[in-house]
Amino acid sequence: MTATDARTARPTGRPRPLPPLPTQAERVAELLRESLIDGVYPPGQRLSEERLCEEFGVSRNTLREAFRLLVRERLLVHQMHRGVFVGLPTSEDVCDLFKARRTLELPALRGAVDPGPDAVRLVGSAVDEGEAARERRDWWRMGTANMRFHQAVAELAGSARVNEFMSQVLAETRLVFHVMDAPREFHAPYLDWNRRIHTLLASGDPAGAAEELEAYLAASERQLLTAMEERA
Amino acid sequence: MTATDARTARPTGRPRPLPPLPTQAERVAELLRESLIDGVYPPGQRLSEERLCEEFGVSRNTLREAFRLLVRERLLVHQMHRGVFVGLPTSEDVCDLFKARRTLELPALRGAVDPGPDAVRLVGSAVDEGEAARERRDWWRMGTANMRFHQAVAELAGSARVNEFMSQVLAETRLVFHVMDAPREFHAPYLDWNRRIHTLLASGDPAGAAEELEAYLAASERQLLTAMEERA
DNA sequence: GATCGAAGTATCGTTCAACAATCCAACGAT
DNA sequence: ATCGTTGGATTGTTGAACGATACTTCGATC
Repeated sequence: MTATDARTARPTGRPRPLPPLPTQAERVAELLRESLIDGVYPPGQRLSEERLCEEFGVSRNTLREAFRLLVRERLLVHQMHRGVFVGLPTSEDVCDLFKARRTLELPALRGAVDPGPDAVRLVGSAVDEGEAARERRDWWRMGTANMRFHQAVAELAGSARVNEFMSQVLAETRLVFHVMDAPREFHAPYLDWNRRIHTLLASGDPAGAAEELEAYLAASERQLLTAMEERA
Repeated sequence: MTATDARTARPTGRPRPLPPLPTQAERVAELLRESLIDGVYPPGQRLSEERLCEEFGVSRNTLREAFRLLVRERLLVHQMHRGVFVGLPTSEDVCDLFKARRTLELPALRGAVDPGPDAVRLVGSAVDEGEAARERRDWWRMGTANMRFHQAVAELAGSARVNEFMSQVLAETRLVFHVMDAPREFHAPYLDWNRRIHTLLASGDPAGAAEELEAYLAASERQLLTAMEERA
């Protein structure tokens, strides 16, 4: 390993600015969460308490409170006396994640016989944003938009708790992309599927939309699984 | 208030024995979780750090790590500089919880066209246990069995993540019972419904089972809501 | 040369004590 | 009765300390 790995060696002086959230622990958790989703820390890597304390400018106790939150969200895993590591999803995890997504997204779509118009609009705007980002070749924004699309689908169920669970599932799914080191344009082909799903939904055909989504999920899962097995 | 409220005043000397779990914080969280589900602490009550530190025989930092976990599970709520309080679900929370349960339980049941036989057996054993407890008038065990029944239904989906989410939702639902101070035999009438659902499921009619469960959830939700509004 | 075992080191797990920030209740002035 | 003010209590956060555990390094033995 070279002297300065851009990821592991970040003793670069001043603490990062923390977003304005209630407590320090939550601020740190939020910042770490974003970094994990963005792939700043590669899956499987150990996160040193000492280093991150300095990086965020908080004490060990506070950092550990943040760790607890992210461990519960499965973005980090905790090993006794060894520390916390970035989650390293396996093929089994991928299967489980997609099972969860099917239970959440498909019924939400099927049950949207009389959805609130703003809920559907939220789905549509995610599709629009994705397509706009694709034209700009802004792959990062495109990935985010795709995530927002599925989040909006789950929100058709109208339950805050389901929304939160869905967002956790999606965050963990992002870890999978980093495991297989997917190119940023990975999601591009799926945008057309999103468009189709939204069109069916908006035209009052939730069953058809669900059918499309089912095919989408099957294809996406298969692609992820094969990509992961190639890498192993 | 009398001199010794069995709930609020528990400065009774020695720390409680802690179950054998990986870390202290998780042990404390597990113990607290059980206490909350059992209604040891009434909803809305503030949990003093100082007192619980002594009760569990751990330091404030460790206790706070446990708090974070339970706050994320919505069993506790956290108010800045005021402390943590036992969750106090509102009518809206009840609606949300039942929306979540519909999203989880109904598709799990409907999708159980070819369920693993052990998964179905788990549902059945929960029904048996509930009925046995009812005959014994063991209301506490009956409530637990009812919870296990719905957990087993959700497990038909076959996703560990869904299972965990479901168990959180059920734990929070238990808080609702304590809010309305439901009598322990509250669940008794629902056992017959459980039996019916399991019979339909075992006889290869998941759609019928789902229909029954839908009626069950509607009835249960309505009863809870009216009971809560009476109390307010 | 490989395997196994034994110090040594680094890191985590947990506690403790301290201080600042904030809330709350009691009090007094208008 | 309403509104500041004040003082006490509790939380938020830090820093240091020490035992416990895992990893590493280094020999010793086969």
